[in-house]
Amino acid sequence: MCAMARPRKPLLSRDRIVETAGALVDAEGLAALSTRRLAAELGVSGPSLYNHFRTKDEILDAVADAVSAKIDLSMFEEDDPRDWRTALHDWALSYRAALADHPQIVPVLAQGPGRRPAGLKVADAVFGAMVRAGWPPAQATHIGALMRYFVTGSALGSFARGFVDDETAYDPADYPHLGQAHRLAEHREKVDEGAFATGLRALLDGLGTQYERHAHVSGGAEA
Amino acid sequence: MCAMARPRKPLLSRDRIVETAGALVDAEGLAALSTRRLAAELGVSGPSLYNHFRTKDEILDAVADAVSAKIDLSMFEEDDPRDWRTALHDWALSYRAALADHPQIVPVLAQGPGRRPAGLKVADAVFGAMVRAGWPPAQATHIGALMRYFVTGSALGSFARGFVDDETAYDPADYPHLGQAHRLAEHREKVDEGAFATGLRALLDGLGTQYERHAHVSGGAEA
DNA sequence: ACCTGAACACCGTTCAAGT
DNA sequence: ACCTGAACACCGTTCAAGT
Repeated sequence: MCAMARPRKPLLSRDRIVETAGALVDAEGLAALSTRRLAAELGVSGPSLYNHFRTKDEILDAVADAVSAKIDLSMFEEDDPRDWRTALHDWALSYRAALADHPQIVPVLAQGPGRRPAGLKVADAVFGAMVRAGWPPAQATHIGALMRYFVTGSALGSFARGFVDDETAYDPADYPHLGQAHRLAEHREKVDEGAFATGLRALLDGLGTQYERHAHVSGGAEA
Repeated sequence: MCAMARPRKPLLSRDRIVETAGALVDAEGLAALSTRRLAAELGVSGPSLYNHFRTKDEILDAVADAVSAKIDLSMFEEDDPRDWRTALHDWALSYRAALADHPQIVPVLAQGPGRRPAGLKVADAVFGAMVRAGWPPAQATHIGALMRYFVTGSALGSFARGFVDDETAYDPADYPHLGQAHRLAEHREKVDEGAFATGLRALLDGLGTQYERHAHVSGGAEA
């Protein structure tokens, strides 16, 4: 009696799957996420997942999108007092922080927004705010994309890689200049932070220069 | 008779494995590269590969490094006449072109140079040239890293994703501003190119501003 | 509608065995 | 040294069957 098949209340939901999958990826990495392992974690059998997602990749996309959803976008709201430069700056920091909280999913997230709703919502918010600030639409699109390139590239190229700390594997003689610079590899985190800060500042300064040149000619309404 | 076991000449070599693996990834994508499939392509059995590489990941690293090796570094040579700004610009284009030629391996390459020799050689060349141009060593390190962030992030976020061209899957009503911008998704390639060009220019302009401020105070010898 | 076990066609890697 | 087949412990996904 009491055969287990379909309970009155569903055991699974998309939200519960995404949450558990995210926790598993955070704790043990992308490679640890198999449909069977995830199902076990959820107390069901492997194929059950396919009642809620069509493929494992869709689950991963949903996990990535949940991270995107945590990015602060308040600086792009119409009544926010921050100017476009400050908005981009603050957004970049929040963006990076969201990725830093979930470094293992970054490779999925960095593949572009694709059809992920939260990813698209981010792009939409940046675009709207830049157009309002006086940027031509084409440039506004570019700005959203290039900022994403930099932030995700930085995340992927630094804290998202596995911890390979026995970096002594290479012979310093092969890299004449790097000896000095890469002793800093001990403080790799500092290098990452510094490169990010320098790059972000350069990007914003450079965009500022471009803006002075021809963006404000259309005289967009600003706060 | 004629039992097949060990021929007088090895059937495999690291180079042949990397070459075949690269061709397979280029043609069918990362997911198509299994040790068994690769071995079949090479006319050997799966486990044979383990005589030449310790893991499948090491093979992928080698494939990625072969792409890094194609990046032009001539602009960073001591006797090259290009100034640091032009050098960075030309390098970024060559870097991006190398990735565009092998978009499928970009996710591996974007995880940072790790212990890949060609990747480290690139970092070394940039660092050396920037220091010679008058940048303080810490800043020179940052520049190499941040340029890599941007170029790999751009590659990964645009042409490296699978071709998902039925992007009509989302409802434009959910993204108030994006409707206009994303009709350009038909010309996605144009957006990618534009975002890259705008970002690269902003980066170089911004670094120029920083350079004027305090880099040249040390009065480095320039061509 | 939602879950099950069984099954299919795969994986990466190890290892004793061969030459 | 370099390759083999067999084996281990897995995969993602499909599907008929159960309620």
